[in-house]
Amino acid sequence: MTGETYDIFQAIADPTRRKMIRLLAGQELPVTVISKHFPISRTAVSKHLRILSESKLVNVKKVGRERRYQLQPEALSEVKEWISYFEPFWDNKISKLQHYVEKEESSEIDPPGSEGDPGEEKGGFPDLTPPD
Amino acid sequence: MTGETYDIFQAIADPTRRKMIRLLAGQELPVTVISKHFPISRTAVSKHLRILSESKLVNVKKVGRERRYQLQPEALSEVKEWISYFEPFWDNKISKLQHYVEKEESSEIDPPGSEGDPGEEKGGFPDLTPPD
DNA sequence: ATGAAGAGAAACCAAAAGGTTTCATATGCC
DNA sequence: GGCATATGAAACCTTTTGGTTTCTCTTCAT
Repeated sequence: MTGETYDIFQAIADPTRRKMIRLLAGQELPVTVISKHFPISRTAVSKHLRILSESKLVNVKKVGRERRYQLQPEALSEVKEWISYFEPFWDNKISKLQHYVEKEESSEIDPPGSEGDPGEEKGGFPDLTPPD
Repeated sequence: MTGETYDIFQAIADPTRRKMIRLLAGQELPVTVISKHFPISRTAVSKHLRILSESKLVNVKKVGRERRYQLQPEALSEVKEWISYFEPFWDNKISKLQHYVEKEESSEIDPPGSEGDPGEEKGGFPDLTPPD
């Protein structure tokens, strides 16, 4: 009843689907029109759209006999958040700014500059068993 | 001579690789140790690491007979930037803040709120042919 | 009502992905 | 030298993925 789901990281892994997402930014389009932009069959496009739909990246709206696909970019926040976990570990100046602007909680992350010489960790590694 | 490359979106599509990335955040580890954290063979881990390496997400440092793998999270900026293209289209409050904080150029994007009734675009769609 | 247009479902296929086991090579240690 | 450790390469296998063609179902227009 809940409907299928599809991992969003996998959803955006395919270049064709990324192009579709771009195409749908700001405009909602029916399948036939979308497929005009790609060198593959309409059916193939339809399957990609189903995957995007199952990953909550797009929304379908029935209008007459057509189905208008609409981007739901909020679904990307999962990816964005996943990435933001690593921002404290990189040196891009922008990311440092964001670190202060956008983070409320700075817990659970080893901030860079606090590594206790990673040279000799042979015996006991922190078994992070990370959430993802 | 340039070495193989691997699409970073595909690199992070695999859950096992995402866990590896998490594991390598803040610490550099050799293959054998990394493989202790996964229910797959060391060789399989090695192949994942090669993919991460080819997508510039990790760096290898030879130390004696071991290869220490080190995270290079900057590679994620490509993904981050790709996502940021869509932030003007969603309503998350944080993203709006970022829109001002992080963008130098706000060109080439239809800001949300400027849609001219998407109901009747039947004839001429802007052929975006987007960069990705 | 009848035919054309829009779209998903089914069945099928080739290639890519993720794993495994086995083999080869380099380095460390006595 | 000779053996154990660390790791990648090769060959191989199975499942997933992206695509196709064909078929069916709706809905619009005449």
